[in-house]
Parts: sequence; structure tokens; C-alpha cells
Amino acid sequence: MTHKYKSDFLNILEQRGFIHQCSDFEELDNKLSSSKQGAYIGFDATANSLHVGSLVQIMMLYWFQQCGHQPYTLMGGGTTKVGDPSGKDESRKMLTEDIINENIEGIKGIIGKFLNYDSGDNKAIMVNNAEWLEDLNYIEFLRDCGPHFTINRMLTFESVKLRLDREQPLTFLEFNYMLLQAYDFLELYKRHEIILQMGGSDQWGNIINGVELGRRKASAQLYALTTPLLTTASGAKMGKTADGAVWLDEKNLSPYDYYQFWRNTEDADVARFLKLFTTMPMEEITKLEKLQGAEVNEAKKILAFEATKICHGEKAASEAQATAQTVFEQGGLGGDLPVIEIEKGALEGGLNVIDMLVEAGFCASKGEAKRLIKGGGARINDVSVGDIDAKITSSDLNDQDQIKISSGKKKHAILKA
RNA sequence: GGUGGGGUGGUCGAGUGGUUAAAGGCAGCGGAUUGUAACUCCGCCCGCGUAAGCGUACGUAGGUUCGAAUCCUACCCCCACCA
Repeated sequence: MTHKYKSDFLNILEQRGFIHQCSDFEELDNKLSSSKQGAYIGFDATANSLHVGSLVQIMMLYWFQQCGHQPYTLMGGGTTKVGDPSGKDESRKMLTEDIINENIEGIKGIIGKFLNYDSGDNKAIMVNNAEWLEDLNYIEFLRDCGPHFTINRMLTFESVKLRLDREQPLTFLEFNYMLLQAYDFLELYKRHEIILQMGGSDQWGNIINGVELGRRKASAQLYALTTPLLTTASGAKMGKTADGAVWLDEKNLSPYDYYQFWRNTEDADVARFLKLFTTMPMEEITKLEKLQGAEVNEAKKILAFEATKICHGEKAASEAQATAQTVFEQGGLGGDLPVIEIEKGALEGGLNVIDMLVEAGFCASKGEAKRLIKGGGARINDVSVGDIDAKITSSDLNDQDQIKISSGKKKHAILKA
């Protein structure tokens, strides 16, 4: 393995495919290799959870901490009230302070699974920009930061251009977002001597503004480092599935479903994802990368297991894997499948398959359930249901009083009497 | 404030009085193929109903008409130009 950089951190990121752009590789490398540094990533508080879209960034902070540096997570308690226009056609709905705070609590819990906030002299630290943005005095702020931003330049930023080009409104409120994010960087530098802001490639402009503000206001040398925008090999945005976002918390997405998300990675993405979303040594990944044809499934299992382990812990990952194996390789039932309790008595008269499909969450309406059956996609105990009037009876129970109900080949649930 | 343009199903986008539950694309779901992959092919894709059918739906509220997403009125919102 060749080492392009002096610092472990940049080498790891480089090897694992995290790097998209950096404002100054050489200088940053020097700083990172000479002493402990602080870096941060900002998180919007627009939802009470995070999904895999944020995972690359979190993993980057993970490595930062692993390399002995101090990671900071910035909660956008203040900036969320303004709303980042980056990559969006429309402005966000205004969120109330209560919701924002609730969201921050949720996000804290998730990041805590990836970073160590508890011990060590480089433990992760959480800050909230509401702390300094809330009490900002408008006139003071304008006089302080305003002169360093020209409208001419601001108009050239992607986030702004996108809106203007598409003739979508960009409010003055949102237009201010980039100033506030720049101000955050400056403030974090002053408070914690943080010299590096990381983020997705869509944040490049925002981060660079902070770098410049730091130089002008504090003569500070700050750095920007961004990750590439992640898409799947077939070009879709990462992290979207049928049922919506792939959340990182078990309340929104069970560890089993999380495991399955990774298990179903496209062939062409496996190696890339192993590097980004697991902490496996590069040598092992290189070996897995060589697998061909159906053998790729082995790599996918490892990817799914490792990724689930980091997020939900080893126990949950093992259980998810066991369930997946039983369900897909033996056609059985696994403990991690969703369970629907049913009355034994109800089976006497027979339960409508249609109702159970809706109950299991496979279909949003009875009509949809009927269509599923007509299309041959509904299965009871792995036998395709041919009749929309079909009923489930006690004769379908296995020796553990369970019935397997499936929609298609991948979605399964257990009816338990 | 004035003038002009526009608001259609998850999304993009046709549709300017009946044959429109609304073309087409995308997304999604299911089937075949397969390796729990990709590609390809096929079917489905507002709700209730086995079905005939009924109910809802084209910014909101009224109106004209046998009949309106389509015409009229008012209102709301967006865009452009002007002030």
C-alpha cells in the first residue's frame, strides 16, 4: 500500500474513497501529522434521525477519532431555523424550536453509536450553534461579517444558482444560511481551535466560505474536506428504498431491515461500500474485491454484517444475519422478522390473506393486496396465493404456531397464534 | 400596485367542455430470468367492491352547463416584467 500522505487520517480516507475535494491537502496533511487537531461536521436538525446519506460523513469523523484527533459534531440548532438551500428546489418548512430540539436529541443518540463521546483525551464533543447564533445581534453581525461577503460571489454558488436557474424562489432568509455556516466555522475555531470542516460535496461552497471568513477575521488557516456525492452504481441516490429512507436508528428501521439494505447492494458497489461503511482492514477488502459472479454474495454478507455491527452492535448484526440466512437460504423463519400476533380462535373461521397483507404492512390498501395476489406475489408459507378470497386457517400453522406470510421474495413476516 | 404566465396523481409532464381516474416518462410494486445482484422482458400502479359499480381527485370556494381538469367569478399561492 502506497502512502500518499504523512498523516494516517488522510491516507485512510484516500484509500477508502472518502475524498472528493480538499482546500489544501499538503498543509492539512502537515497539521494532521504533527499534532492532535479538531475537525467538525455539521448536522441539520430537520429530522429526528439520520439516514445512510449522512453515514459517509459520520464514518469520516470515526476515522478522524481513530487517528487520535478530536471530532466535533455540530448540531444545527440555530441554522436549522434558517434552512440550507443547498440542493433543494424549495425552501424548507419552518420548524419550531421544540421540534428542532427533539430532533437534536434523536441525532445525538445515533452518532453516539459511531463515535466515542465518553472517554479519552480525544473524545468526541457535541456543540450546538444555537449557543452563539441565537443571541447574535443583527447589526453587529452585519458589520462584522457582511463586508467579507460580496453578493457577486454569493450568486455564483451552486446552491444559489440552482434556484435562480430553475426560477425557484430563494428567500433572503435562506440566502443568509451560508453566512451563518461560515460564521460557525469561525466561531468553532475561536472556541475550540477547530481547523477543519468536513462534509458532503454539496457543502463545499458553504465550507469554503467559512475558510475564507476565518482567514479574514481571525487570520486563521482553516481547511475544507469533502466526500463525494454517493450514488449507487445504477445512478440512484444512496439510501432510498421502497419504504423510504434507510434510517440509522432501530425505531425507524429494524436492524434486520438495515442488514437487508446492505445485503442487497448492487455488485458494482460492494467494494466501494466495504471501504466506506465498514472498518475492515483494506487488505481484506482487497481480497473480497476479487470475488466473481455468485461469490460476490459472500462479500455482500460481510458488508451487511459489518455495517450493521457498527450501527446496531454485534449482537443485533448476528441476529439479523441468522434471520437472513434462515429465511433466504433455508426458506425458514427467523426471529428478526416482524411478528404479527393473531388470535388462535380467529383462525378457525379463517383470516383473509388480503387483510393480513395489509396488517403486515406489505400493502397500503386492500386493493393493493388484491393486485399483489393477482400478480402472484403473495405467499403463505412460501406457496403462492392464487385466489384473492383465500383464507388462512389453523392448518397453515407450523409446529410452533407460526405462519409465514410474504410479499414477493424479500418481504416476510410471521403470523403468530 | 399594474401587466402577462402558471398551480394536474409520489414526481416530472400532456391534456383546453363529454370517448378522462386523466397520455407519456421517472420512481415504486409484483412476475419471469438470476446469485436475496445488475441487465432484459411482462403485468400492476387513487379508495371501497369478486364484479357491475360507487366514492373521491386536476390550488381554494362558488357559478354556467344535461355534462367541467377544461368556461365564468372571487380568493390564495408561485413566476416574469413594470412601478
